[in-house]
Amino acid sequence: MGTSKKEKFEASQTRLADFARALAHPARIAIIQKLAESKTCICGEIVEVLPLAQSTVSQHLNDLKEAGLVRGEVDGPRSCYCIDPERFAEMAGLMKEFIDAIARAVPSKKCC
Amino acid sequence: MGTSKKEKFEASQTRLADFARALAHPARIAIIQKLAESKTCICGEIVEVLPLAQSTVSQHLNDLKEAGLVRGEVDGPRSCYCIDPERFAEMAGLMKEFIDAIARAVPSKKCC
DNA sequence: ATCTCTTATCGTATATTTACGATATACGCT
DNA sequence: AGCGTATATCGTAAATATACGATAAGAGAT
Repeated sequence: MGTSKKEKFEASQTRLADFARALAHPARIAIIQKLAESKTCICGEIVEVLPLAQSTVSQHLNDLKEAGLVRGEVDGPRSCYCIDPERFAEMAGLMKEFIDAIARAVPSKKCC
Repeated sequence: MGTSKKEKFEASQTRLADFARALAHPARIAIIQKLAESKTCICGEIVEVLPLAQSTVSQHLNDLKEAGLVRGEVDGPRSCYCIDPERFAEMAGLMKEFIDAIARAVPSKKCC
């Protein structure tokens, strides 16, 4: 049916998957990097550095906002986006926890 | 349109995004965890622990295989899947590098 | 050779994602 | 008030993802 059955999984799995989903496009990776690297809170320069139309970038920004990784103050002619430190830290924690747990378990067994 | 313009981005961004894509579904998270936790190389038990049809699980396994995170030896009646340690380590490295770089840059500025 | 069990693949339906152009909105300036 | 600039939203098109049932394929057992 194509209807994602995310409800049927553990909350932590769904949460991590949602964060991973937010990172699952190079444009969104690039946006986060750009937001982090710029000393001042960035506004409209994101569109210029990406090979995408303005409306598409706006959509990616919205995806990141919905995932919680980015906050945006729409302030008339110049919006102000920045990374949400708490949410990003939450994502980072979940991701590292997941990665480390797998890495800890895996090397013991070389099967195939 | 709708054609993803991934070619226009930096290779490292695309690579990380592709790995993130592989983790962007709770079923695939669950599969990786199950593969790591099982002492012996797992075969058909994955389908049983997931709330999905067998064909759907097979598809998710294939997604993970295409991302490189999982290797599979199809061995007649009982296939054998396991995590590819090198590729997983590569993913882990890229992801942590990305996360740490952002985390290092962000806390200095509280804007919005 | 046939049967059984496991897994892959095919066909299909629906939802979501990605992308763009066009338009709307909202504020700052003159 | 009207203009210009920046951003969001709408409408739309095409590609991809998600999911299932049905069927095929492959190896071991009888």
